[in-house]
Amino acid sequence: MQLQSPRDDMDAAMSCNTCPVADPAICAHLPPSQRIALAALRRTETLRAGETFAWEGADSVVVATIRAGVFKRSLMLADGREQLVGLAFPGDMVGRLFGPVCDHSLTAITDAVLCVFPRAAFERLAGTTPELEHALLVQALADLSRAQRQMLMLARLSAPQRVATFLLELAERSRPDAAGRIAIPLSRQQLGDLLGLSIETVSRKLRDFERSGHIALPDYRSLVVRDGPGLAALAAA
Amino acid sequence: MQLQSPRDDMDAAMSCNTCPVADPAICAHLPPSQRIALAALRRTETLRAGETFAWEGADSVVVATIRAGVFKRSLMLADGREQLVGLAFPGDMVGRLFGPVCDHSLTAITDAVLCVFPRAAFERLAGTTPELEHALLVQALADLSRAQRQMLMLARLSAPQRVATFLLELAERSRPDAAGRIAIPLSRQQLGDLLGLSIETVSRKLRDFERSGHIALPDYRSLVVRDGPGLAALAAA
DNA sequence: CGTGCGGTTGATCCGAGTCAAGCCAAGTGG
DNA sequence: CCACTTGGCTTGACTCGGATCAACCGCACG
Repeated sequence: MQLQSPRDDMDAAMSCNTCPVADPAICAHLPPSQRIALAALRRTETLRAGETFAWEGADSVVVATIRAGVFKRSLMLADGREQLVGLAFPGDMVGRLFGPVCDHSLTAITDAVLCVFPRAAFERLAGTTPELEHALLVQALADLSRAQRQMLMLARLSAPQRVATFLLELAERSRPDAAGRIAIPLSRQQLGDLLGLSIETVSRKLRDFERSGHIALPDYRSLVVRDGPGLAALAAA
Repeated sequence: MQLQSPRDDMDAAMSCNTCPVADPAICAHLPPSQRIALAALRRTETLRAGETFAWEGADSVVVATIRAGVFKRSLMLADGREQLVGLAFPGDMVGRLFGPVCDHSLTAITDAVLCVFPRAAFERLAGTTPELEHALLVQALADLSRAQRQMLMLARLSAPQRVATFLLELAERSRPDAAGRIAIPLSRQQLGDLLGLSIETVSRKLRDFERSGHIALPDYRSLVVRDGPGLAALAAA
């Protein structure tokens, strides 16, 4: 019921044998010979929600593309507080390329399936496959752009603005079900870590929006946007 | 006196005719034929401190490499508040590649010299020059990594921690002069915009560090680190 | 049944933003 | 040469948003 039925997604991903890397954006540009080369390198790995694929500061020995599931990219402070620096969805490339150490941790927040490649081998392949490197560059630039907007949000927006902004982005990216409900793929804690807020503040602001009629929260992992324009107004100022 | 004498830098950059793009990291990997192709595309442009090279939201028609000077990358809020999302130094590539609109503004904060290329032509060249695209990818990944640490800072660190972190990074990147002084390339306002703090808070925290003996501020554009380890302790917690 | 976990709610506190003066050095014009 | 302005910076007083601390709720699970 909650989320988009991860089991089905996982089965679909596992049974897909046509494309060696899950990302259509990458795969579409590969000549057949390179697809085969990629396929020969890969290893499929499944993770349960909560399991970590890579640790910040650890040696970067493998990279992967996501076939199914959602990952959080995070950094930790010495005192244990965590900050999410991004999310990764099916099709995204994860892991540190062209660098010896991982610059952030990667943790599955739903059950997930990955195509894992040894980093060195993948880098060699990229070096001889301009289409692949181009796709990686385009993705990195898009990530960079997103990271910059996130910086603006973290540095300048108030708590309600941050929550409203997140809800709007989520709504834009998700297809609502028949009842107009959207799955919230994060716990309150993760939401706080993403928005740079305490868990209590997240909870309160969601409640405020519900009381003011902008949204409904049928359960704490679901969302219905009742007044998009109103929410957008809150997000902007 | 303040900064590293931008005039000299500019003259040096202007008289450099051997390398079509200022970035050694890019240029070193280019075969001679491609260097010539790049050179044919380029146009040299000089900007005075405060002039803007690209506006957030504007069509992306040109890209450039920095030969001399420092640029700020910034985003603006509707209410006029600004957030710096990064700095760009000589050798860095600026401007939006592979996208129709600029995702942030670029403003010279010192006098500067650029090698400007039409975006479309540069992209075509990149498409046929794997070494160039590889260099761009490596740079984008490094930028991304830096952006992520910046996110952590903006979301989680206290004002004194942010200021201390910045001072340490600056000290690490700069060569002090004979008197141990380091040039601060930003105004208080820009410092605030970078660290997500008000100008008053920046001023106060710098003063606090001076009074506590961690640093000295001979003038408001110069810095002497008196107690690096102590400053590092403040930055961490 | 307890127990633990995720979430909510309330009370309190403090850090940093805001507002308002004031300082100082560099113009600028009479 | 001096009065006046201007812009970047500092300092102080006050305010308030969001963190923190602490209960408490409801549900799943052993």
